[in-house]
Amino acid sequence: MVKYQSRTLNSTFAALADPTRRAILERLSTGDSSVSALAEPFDVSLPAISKQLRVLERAGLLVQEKDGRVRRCRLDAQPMKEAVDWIAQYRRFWEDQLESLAGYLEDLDPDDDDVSEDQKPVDSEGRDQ
Amino acid sequence: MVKYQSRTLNSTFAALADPTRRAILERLSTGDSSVSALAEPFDVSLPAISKQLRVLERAGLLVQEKDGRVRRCRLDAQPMKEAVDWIAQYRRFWEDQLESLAGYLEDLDPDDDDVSEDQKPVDSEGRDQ
DNA sequence: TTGATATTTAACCATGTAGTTAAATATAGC
DNA sequence: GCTATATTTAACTACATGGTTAAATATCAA
Repeated sequence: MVKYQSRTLNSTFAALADPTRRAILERLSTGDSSVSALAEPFDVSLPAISKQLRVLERAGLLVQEKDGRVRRCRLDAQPMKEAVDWIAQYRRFWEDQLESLAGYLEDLDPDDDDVSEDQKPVDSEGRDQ
Repeated sequence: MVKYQSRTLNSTFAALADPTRRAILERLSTGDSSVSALAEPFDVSLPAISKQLRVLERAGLLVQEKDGRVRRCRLDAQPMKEAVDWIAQYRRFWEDQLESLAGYLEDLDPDDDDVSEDQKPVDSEGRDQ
């Protein structure tokens, strides 16, 4: 019987699993924003966005500061660190796949692998919600 | 109206949001396994595990090969690459927090602080776990 | 005070998820 | 063919999620 770990990994990954929430985070990465400004690009009601923000807040990815009647939303990327660290333990597996391809092509020299694509940003893909 | 991106990010993050599924992946990182061997450490029924495996499979994180009546489960970490690359674009934000602490301690010079860390490769921590 | 603006809460609905037990399917081995 | 083993499918329950509209709350501004 396995005992479970991080509650924060659960909520972080769950928060990131929704494209609306990811878009909100991307928006916040360009600067703080009010709730209604955040909601504006989306074709859903304000309460729907309000709920999404609560999910992000519970995950610790978003902080709201009250400023008059406006709530200023700020990104907090800290929980992403734990998430990326968890995933990183699998890095060798996807790199191994590259290596086995590279190794096949260059007769398997395990020290000379090429990981340059790791710097390539990935978020340029298209739409298929 | 924002149009959404990667379906695979959705399913990858959703798959990783569950601790049972993360434990299954960790187990698979030590080697391939049958379904029943995967299920053994958990206090749930086999059909429950079967469903979790299907979620992992739909996310592309797991591949099943039929081998007689046994199904051999293998990790495929490839989708994690896209996930980690997505998160990595926020790396500077959690690093900035460390820096702002450092900056506070060294009298907060806003022009002289960061940039060098932006070149730091994303995969500096995981390499050879 | 009155009204407009920003945002949340409440009540509701549809769908998805995670579990259950029981039955079905496929295969191995006699 | 018969039986045990490995695994999935079916049918069901309970709860979470993401959306809606309508109403409530808080604050600004006249």
